[in-house]
Amino acid sequence: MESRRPTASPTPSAPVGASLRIGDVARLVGTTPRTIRYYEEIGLLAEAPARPSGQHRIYTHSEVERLREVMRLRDLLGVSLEELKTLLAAEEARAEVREQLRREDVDPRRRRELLAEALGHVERQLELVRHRADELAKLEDELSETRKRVRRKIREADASAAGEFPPALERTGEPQQ
Amino acid sequence: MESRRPTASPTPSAPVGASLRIGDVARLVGTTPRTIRYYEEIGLLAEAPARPSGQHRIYTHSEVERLREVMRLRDLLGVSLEELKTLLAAEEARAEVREQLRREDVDPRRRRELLAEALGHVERQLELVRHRADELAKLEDELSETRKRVRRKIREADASAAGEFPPALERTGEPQQ
DNA sequence: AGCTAAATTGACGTGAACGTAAGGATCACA
DNA sequence: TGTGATCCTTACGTTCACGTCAATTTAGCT
Repeated sequence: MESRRPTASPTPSAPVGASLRIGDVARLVGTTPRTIRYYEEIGLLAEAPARPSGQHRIYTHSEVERLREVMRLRDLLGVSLEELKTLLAAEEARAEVREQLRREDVDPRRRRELLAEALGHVERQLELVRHRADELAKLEDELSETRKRVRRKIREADASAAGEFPPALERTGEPQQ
Repeated sequence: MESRRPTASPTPSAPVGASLRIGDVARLVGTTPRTIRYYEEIGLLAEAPARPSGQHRIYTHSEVERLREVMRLRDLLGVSLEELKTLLAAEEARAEVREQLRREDVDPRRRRELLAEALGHVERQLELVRHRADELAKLEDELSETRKRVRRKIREADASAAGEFPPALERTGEPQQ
């Protein structure tokens, strides 16, 4: 009914768990193949490397994670995909830095440059996130306040009602979790 | 250059500060007349009452506040204007409740109903806001962590550089705010 | 080799949230 | 009473972020 796939290990020597196709990835992260292709199209996701155009795209788990992060930021930051792309330059820079760190043969000045650049990106992103987080926190407080007031009024209404006639079917004093 | 408007008080008996036109409102809240008309069109904003269609829209400061709130929620909640409309039913309900409170001749059971309804709306909104606030807080923490790590690496890089040759033009130990 | 599910590119379609242009009416002031 | 700025409605245009359809190919099984 729904089989016919490299069930577990096609060749046990392959990098464990590789061989995800676009449909699998879409299901994993909760989106559609079209969206993934679109993100690749506009440069939000790197195109699968060394794929003889026309062949199926193959994804690794780290690419799935990247996509997850992209979607998370998309949902939380409320910026356009274009802005998001520039924001994500941070991650790319940091990835490059990590790359450079592994091979230790890098010019220290160049390395510092990369690090400083990465720091700038992270800070811009942080600023944006902080601002939104603050605003949301304010809103949350206001709503809590409102809720408190409404609840109090309900209690008052119930109390005065109980004074006029004894509590019948309407139970007084709700769950109060 | 930019005069020709009821500068301060057309008739000192009028409700203070009324007589805002759509362009004024737009400037005040930082949007365009088109957007305001659009919001009225889709029912996000009530249409100016008793306006002989074809006449200019007139706004009061409370309507400006309402618009501010709408835009704030639009920016913060990340929901469609349609969803936002239903969310704002809360405010309308609460407004109705306040209305009913002023005239005290309301059936207490009806009043309780209204209050309960308002509470429900506020709680749904609060839930939504809390969830987003939490997610954003997580993201903020992660970014702070990242920044810390990057900064440490920069310090390390600077230190090792200082060890190899004495600090020249590059100043060590940045502002550190 | 053959079958079928899923993938490929290309193109056009769509809903949301406005922008923009046209032609005319209104408003505050002189 | 005129005049220029602003506003009115109507309607078509636009951008973003995908959806959908079609005609082919590819991949995994048997």
